[in-house]
Amino acid sequence: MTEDRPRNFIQQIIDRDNSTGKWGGRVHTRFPPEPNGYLHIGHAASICLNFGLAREFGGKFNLRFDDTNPAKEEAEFVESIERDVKWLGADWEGEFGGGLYFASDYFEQMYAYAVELIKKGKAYVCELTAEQTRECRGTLTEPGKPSPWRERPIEESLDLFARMKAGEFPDGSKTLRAKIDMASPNMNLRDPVMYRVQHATHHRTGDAWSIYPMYDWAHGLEDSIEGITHSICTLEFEDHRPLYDWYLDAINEGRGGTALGGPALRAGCEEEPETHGSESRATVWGPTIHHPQQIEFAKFLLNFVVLSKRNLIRLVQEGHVDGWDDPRMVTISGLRRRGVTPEAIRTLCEEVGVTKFNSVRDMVLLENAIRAHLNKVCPRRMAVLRPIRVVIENYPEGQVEEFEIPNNPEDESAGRRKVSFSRELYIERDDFMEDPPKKFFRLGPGREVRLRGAYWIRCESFSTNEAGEVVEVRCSYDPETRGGSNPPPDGEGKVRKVKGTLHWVSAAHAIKAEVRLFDRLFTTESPGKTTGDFVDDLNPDSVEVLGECKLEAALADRTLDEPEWVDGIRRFQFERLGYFCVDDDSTEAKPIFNRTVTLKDSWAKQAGK
RNA sequence: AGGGGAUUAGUGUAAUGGCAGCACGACUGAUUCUGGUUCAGUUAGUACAGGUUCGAAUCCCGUAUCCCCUGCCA
Repeated sequence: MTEDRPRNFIQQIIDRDNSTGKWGGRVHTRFPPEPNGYLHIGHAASICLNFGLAREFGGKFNLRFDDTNPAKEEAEFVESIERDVKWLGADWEGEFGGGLYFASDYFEQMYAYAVELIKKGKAYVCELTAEQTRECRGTLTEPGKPSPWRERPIEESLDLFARMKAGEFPDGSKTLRAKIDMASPNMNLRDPVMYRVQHATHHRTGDAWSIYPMYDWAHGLEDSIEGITHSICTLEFEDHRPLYDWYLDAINEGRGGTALGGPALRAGCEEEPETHGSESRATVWGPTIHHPQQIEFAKFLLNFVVLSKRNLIRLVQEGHVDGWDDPRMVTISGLRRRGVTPEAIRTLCEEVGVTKFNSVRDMVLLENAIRAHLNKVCPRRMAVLRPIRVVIENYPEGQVEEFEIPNNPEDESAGRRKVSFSRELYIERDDFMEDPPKKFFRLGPGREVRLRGAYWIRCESFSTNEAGEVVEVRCSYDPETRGGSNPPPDGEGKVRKVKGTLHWVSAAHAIKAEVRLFDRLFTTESPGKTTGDFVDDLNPDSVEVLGECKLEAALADRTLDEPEWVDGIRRFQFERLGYFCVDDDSTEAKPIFNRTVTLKDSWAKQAGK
């Protein structure tokens, strides 16, 4: 790898594996979501990590739905997750794609492995209730007590397990448990449940199963079957790793020969499977199965948001937001609707890196990553969000000029577009002050400013309504500043200067639009931390809808100079205001734009002081 | 005497016994037809205490603090 970037600890592990030939140079990762909710930016970090490693090392990346609990899972979530993962660019079908899988497709194989463990005396059917199981488990400081069913005959467990599968027993009446160590200081090893009875309709297998595997039992098997080399998960599973390994080792006990991870999957991999002995050692249990390495990293956390699934669901269900794809949500679909690009998210994930330390990332990092990308690729446009009318008194009535304004001052290849200018215009309300302070570089009585790409104008007078609000500003323009350029020097050779440049829209040519401004959903860094309930920290002003915005005509329809966006979302920089995109709800009759993020605003910062 | 993981500028992240570096932020200044962008500069750090060593962020010992673990969730 030709990397001058620092390498994170997972890359270093893979470097080492490759140099020792542990996996024969193979790198196979996966993203294993449970389809019980929408993906958020924290998941994006995991997706970028896993897919990024597959790409970097020329390996494969699987998308696998960990659908082992029918009570919580729905097909709707499968669809949204596929869409989001694809949008992020983690293509499970492309060059580095290993494919799309469902844990539920492995249920039969998992069942067979479970039977094997019973036969080996490593698992037993337990008839304790959930509550009794809990009581027997002990506490963090006291060992547990063995289940009375722990030493029952193998044949009995085999029979009962088959009947559990056949649906003979009610929910919660029996479990299959691994026989490990009720005194282990690691709670996960105190005879964990492998299967529970659950008569539920699964979104893919329907009513075929009345028992469902638990995460710890299922997950390693899924990884094994798919030939995953590096099974990357979050820190809270560190305590589960001994169990992950125990299950795989227990299956492999008494097995021999070639390790196989899903033959179908292996067909696409060129390297030799690892060998744990000669073929002749194969036993009644069959060949050794593949045993991936679990690696844990710290979750991606962001300040000023909530990220847990439970809390996101609450925001949606209690109506604090407008659905999973509300632009204020840090769900992938919310970010997409907000106008964020996958590139920005990928850059952010790259920048923050991967560690084992639980740290909270600053929201401004996300905002900066968005600005950095959008600044390069967005065509500039002019839009007046809170218009006030400007009349150029010395500009001929009925005259219209067209100015060609660059779409991107730093990128001539972005082209130019035509903008109409006339006697009556709109400028931003914030760009005029009756009694401006000294450092205000915009319009005020007697002051002169440049209209971007058009002319310099000077404020001659203004009028207000009964409420004292400015309703109209009357100006004169200097014909010698055409195109916005400096006027010729005066008699003494001095060139007149102007401090400010304003955006503007010709009143007669403007299109009307709705623009939605978003602010942070929460007012505090860690919502709920001091109030106890994150709902109490909701920002009441997180959305502002402006219905009377005036946009330059080029924004009406997609013009030829606009870039092609792979996700089809039109994005722009509205000069001096920020980055905006066309909302899903937008129609020709009623255009709607969302503000993705503001520009940096050092004036607002200074004015706030 | 429960177990596991962690701690480096304000924030995040490198340095894997050999010059503590980078990014973001903040603050200057320059450039600019966006108070944007860009450029230059300034700022500030190894949790604490002992030890090993010519030399320690790194190894050893102790302490402190934080996170995770007692679902038939994942």
